[in-house]
Amino acid sequence: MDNYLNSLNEAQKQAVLQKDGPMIIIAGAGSGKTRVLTYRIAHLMKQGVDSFNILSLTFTNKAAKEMKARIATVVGVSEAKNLWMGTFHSVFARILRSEADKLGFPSNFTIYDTQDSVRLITSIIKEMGLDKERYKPKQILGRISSFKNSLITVRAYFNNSDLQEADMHASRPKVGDIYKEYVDRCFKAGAMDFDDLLLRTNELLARFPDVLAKYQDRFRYIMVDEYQDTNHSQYIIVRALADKFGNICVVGDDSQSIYSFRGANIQNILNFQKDYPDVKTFKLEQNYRSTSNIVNAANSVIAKNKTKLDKEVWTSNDAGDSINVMRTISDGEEGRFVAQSIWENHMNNQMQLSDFCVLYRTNSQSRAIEDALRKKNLDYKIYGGISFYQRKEIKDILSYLRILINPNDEEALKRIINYPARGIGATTIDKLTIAANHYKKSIFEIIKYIDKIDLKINSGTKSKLQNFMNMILRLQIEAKTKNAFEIAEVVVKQTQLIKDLEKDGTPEAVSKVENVQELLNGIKDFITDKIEQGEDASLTSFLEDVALATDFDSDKNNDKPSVSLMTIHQSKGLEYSHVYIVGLEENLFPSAMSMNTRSELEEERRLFYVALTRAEKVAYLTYAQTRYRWGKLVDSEPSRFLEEIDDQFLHYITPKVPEPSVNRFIDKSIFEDAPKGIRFQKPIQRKKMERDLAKKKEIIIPKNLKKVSQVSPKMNLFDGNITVGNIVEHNRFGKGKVVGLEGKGPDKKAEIQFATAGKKKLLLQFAKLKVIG
DNA sequence: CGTCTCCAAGTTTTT
DNA sequence: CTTGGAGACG
Repeated sequence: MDNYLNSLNEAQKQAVLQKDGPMIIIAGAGSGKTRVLTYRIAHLMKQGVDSFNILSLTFTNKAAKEMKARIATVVGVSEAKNLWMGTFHSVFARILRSEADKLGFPSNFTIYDTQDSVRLITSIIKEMGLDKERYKPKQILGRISSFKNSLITVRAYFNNSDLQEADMHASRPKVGDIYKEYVDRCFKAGAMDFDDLLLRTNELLARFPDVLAKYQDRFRYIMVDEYQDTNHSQYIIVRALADKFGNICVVGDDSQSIYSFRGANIQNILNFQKDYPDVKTFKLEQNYRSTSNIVNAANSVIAKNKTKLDKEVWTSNDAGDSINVMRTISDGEEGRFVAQSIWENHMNNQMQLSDFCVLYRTNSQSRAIEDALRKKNLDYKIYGGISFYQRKEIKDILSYLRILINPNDEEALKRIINYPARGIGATTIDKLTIAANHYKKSIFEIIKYIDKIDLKINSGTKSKLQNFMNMILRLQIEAKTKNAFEIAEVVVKQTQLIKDLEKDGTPEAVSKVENVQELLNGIKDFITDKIEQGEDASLTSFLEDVALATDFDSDKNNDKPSVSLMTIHQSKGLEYSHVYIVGLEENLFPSAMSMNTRSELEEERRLFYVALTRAEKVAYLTYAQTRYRWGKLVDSEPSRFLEEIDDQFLHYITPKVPEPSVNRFIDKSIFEDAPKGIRFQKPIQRKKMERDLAKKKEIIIPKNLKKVSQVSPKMNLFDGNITVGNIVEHNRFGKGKVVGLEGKGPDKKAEIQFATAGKKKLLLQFAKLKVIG
């Protein structure tokens, strides 16, 4: 019965046996953290703690699912059932649904994904008449997101002169106004974005003591995995919930904190011991996963970081192979090397394809690897990137489903109100939006009352709007009696979305139709699954699943063994026998965006640490000397992280020092004491018109010339040599005769009678006219 | 209002 | 190289 304890080392066992009070488990990479968490929960239950009273927060839903399954093998399936396990977002979304009315939200509120949020902010910026170059929607969203993650509400923002000053200083004085409007619009739409799921939970717990008391009483034992990657908002939730019983167990590794860009605060784990003075600390330092070469190499790199907790990861495993370092000429060759190496290891060493993983810093790097693997006929599975549910055809259908659940969902409505085209254009939508803002109603509500308010919409369009509304209302009624799969099927049929695509016949359209089919199958699977588990199989539940799904969650285990490709961020918590870390180049890894401050660079280093410690037996580090970026070939320098690994652990497949680079004459160090804040100047951009002209006419404009001083007469630039009576040829309109000229210089126009296209006035500077007679 | 074409911008990382 | 947005045209 207690035999699971025997499989643990002393430190692990102590952590499992510690039942009450605050505790922190500092778990080095590969130290059996999941196993400790699993057994600790199982052990709590064995000691009589009701599974109903345990809350366990994990980093991905997949981790939760797996852990639950493992616990079930110890305590039994029915016992494990009541455990609350999941990501912060999914657990608190569930709680918010049952308490939503207190916050003025419908219980079936929509969860906006990033795309929805960006679109909403874009339209707000447009409506406010702001310049979208100055107010870049993505950046504004990022700023709002960081406010929310720090629990800075709109009101708090306007009470905080420092924040407002910072935005003034950045020449974006309207950030607060956008923030306010964004929050209002989400509220009106009955929608929460990802950050709201945490922020609103905090609001709920802060404003309603009885609710707080209820959940405090329920969650008597709380566990938080990957604690190093929690943000302030999450931190406060956990503190509040654990305040009554104080049975809080956090697990993490400060060396693996890699999510600061989304608000993760490494101080949460560094300060835990201060937050709870009577904390018990457990350190899991023995690594069971990797060879000692890998462990020691990783240690030698992470040692360069200053901010960290005191711990020492070690292993009793064999030294194993050295870490291989490979330099290639190009990213294409890098891909081919990886594919070749995987193929050889697969054939010669009897390795399964699932033993291999390729890790990269950015999603875009996957392409070169994919191409190479495909050529070698090696099966691979790529995680992340643009997820299935983000594809246009899928999102459109999901938008219909979202509208059925919550007709106020503004972003979903805007996507589908005119898709497929039903004659409701941008002008109409603008009018509706203005009215909706004015009356503080949703667009759907406005359509309901379209006859009662004068919006200067003509009667034809009005009836189109009403037809649309009636279709939605009919579908809503159907949705009451049908399950999620059936209603999705009806939606697909009624809207004729597939028909349009099928008619199209292009390969893209065919694949879209397949995707829609796959979506339907997915819904079916979801329902069957949920019903089997006796869980919520509603459409709301499905949509929530989709919104909060990570790529791993949808992972189907019936796939054949294949090589895994993913970003390093996604590899957290995973392990593979053979790991290839590619693109070890300056400005790529570490990323060019993350080299400005020491803390950013330390995070990149932790990222590298995470990558390397995924490997059990063999690791390859590769870098290319040139790489395609935005379709352009760029030179690269090897990453500093290669330098930082102690040489004794490395094996250079290619010689360490490459051929001298083009920059060998420049001593880089002379720039190193340049004062901070001074950036190297960007190349001066020519004025847009000049560039366009240059492109069109294929003229190379010397950089130091502001204006075109000389123009070849053949080019017909500006006035060229066109006179009335000339026969000219236009790219699109064909041949014609010049019947008149007007204006001067760049404004000079020619009136031309075309043979087929009729009479036109064209600006000579833009019309590509060829004089042919 | 819909469609087509051309252009600009973007790639860190994700719930 | 890819994607979304803007603008021209019908």
